[in-house]
Amino acid sequence: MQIYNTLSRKKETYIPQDQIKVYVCGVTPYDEAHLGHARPSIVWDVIKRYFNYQGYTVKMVQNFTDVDDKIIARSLREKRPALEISDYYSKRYLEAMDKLGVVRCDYYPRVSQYIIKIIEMVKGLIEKGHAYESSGDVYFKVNSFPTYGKLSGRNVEELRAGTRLAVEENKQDPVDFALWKSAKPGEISWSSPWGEGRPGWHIECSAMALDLLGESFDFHGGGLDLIFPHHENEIAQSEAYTGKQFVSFWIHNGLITIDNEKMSKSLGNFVTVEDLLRENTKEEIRFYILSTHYRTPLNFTWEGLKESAKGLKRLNNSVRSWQEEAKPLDWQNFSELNELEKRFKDAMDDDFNTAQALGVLFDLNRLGNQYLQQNDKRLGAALKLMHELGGILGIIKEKEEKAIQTDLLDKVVEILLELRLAAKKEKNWALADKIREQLLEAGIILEDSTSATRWKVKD
RNA sequence: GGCGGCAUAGCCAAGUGGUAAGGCAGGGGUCUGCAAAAUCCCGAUCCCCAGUUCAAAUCUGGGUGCCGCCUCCA
Repeated sequence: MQIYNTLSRKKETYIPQDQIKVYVCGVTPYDEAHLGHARPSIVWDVIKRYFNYQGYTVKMVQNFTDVDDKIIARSLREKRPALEISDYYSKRYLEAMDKLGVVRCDYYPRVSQYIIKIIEMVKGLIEKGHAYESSGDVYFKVNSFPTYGKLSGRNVEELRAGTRLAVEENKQDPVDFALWKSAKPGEISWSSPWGEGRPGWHIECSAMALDLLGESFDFHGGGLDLIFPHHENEIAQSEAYTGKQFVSFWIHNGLITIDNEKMSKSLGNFVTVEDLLRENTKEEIRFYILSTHYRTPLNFTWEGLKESAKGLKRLNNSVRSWQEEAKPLDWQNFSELNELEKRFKDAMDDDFNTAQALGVLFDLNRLGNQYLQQNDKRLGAALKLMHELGGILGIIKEKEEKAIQTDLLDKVVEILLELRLAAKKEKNWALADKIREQLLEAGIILEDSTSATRWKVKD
């Protein structure tokens, strides 16, 4: 399969390993999960499901950066322990992802649990001459790592010339970055060979990835905004430390804008996962996000989400009606369905092109509905295929969700349907229509077909 | 200033050399007592200019516009 690698800025061939190792940058838990977190989570959830579908296992790690400036700032402001805040928002994050149908990762390591390993790594980097201590801080010596800039396409000379780097007198070189920061009064800290302090940003991801996935692994993911400096620095630290290539494929998702503006708190255009879930199902949110290729910037609008939900509804409507007419049947025996499955895989094999894969699902949808109309036995096979492929994307409702439906309601509606059928036989259209209209008002939709009447509770 | 991305029908969105998937909206037909659902048909020459090529939305050069990163960020 072909996967775009930020490192080479082109698609490269990837041959899946039996166990695929993935590290995805997680969140700094200091506030509610938002749309910008939902995209990489959903994308990687789908990637994982797709590999599983192909028979591979995936070992996936996503970190919580639970020691961080923003958390400390909040902790000082609210006079609450930093780890209490990060613990709370970590849980909130996991809950939000659960509600989006994201399968949990294998590990969710936290900085606070990795202090010893981080210190070990920092020590190692100093010993190897890639880092130095300065007044309780430790910095990575960028000029000791010749290929610095290879991921982000940056040039150290130009970075140095740039005036935007904060001038810190402790640094030997303005491009150097902190591995360890000495503690300021009141901040959370740990003791280290360099005194009380805490890890700098970047080092935690290296330490945790190295520990859980080894010195080299397949994929490292995250938002495009992390390429520089975060991922660039991760490469420098890790490769300087191990002497081996850290990651084979760097995979970055495009960012989300809202009404064409960057999502940010100061602009007040922040959409949280909770906001989304208030009006939409998880399937609708996933479908919306997956309708755009993961590397393309996604401009979120509520109208767009609503529109796309209509498309998804067709898929789920079909599945519902197919289920009433057919039992699942292996699709492997039918060439038309094999063809569709192949097209789906081709799309996914080409840099996880979910947008194209969705197009295949709509073709399957049409085919299945034709089977339905023609009473074709292949309907059951189409149903099964739809479940399998839709299941990779997580957009097909697993079971009929009729939360408010009960046996009692079933019986009552059946009685009304019988009465209506009788009315129809007498060509008493007025009564038949009245029953239908009033049920609709009550939230029950009737759909007549030539043979029978289907009914469902309005979404 | 440096690095990078994007620009395809009314809207959303695939498509990296051979004459444009799919979805939403819209129009028409079939089915139906009607409605709904479903199904069939109808719509773009791909921001502009110049080049390369038998052939370009797809490659090259130059523009224009929007956006991101370079400071925290998924």
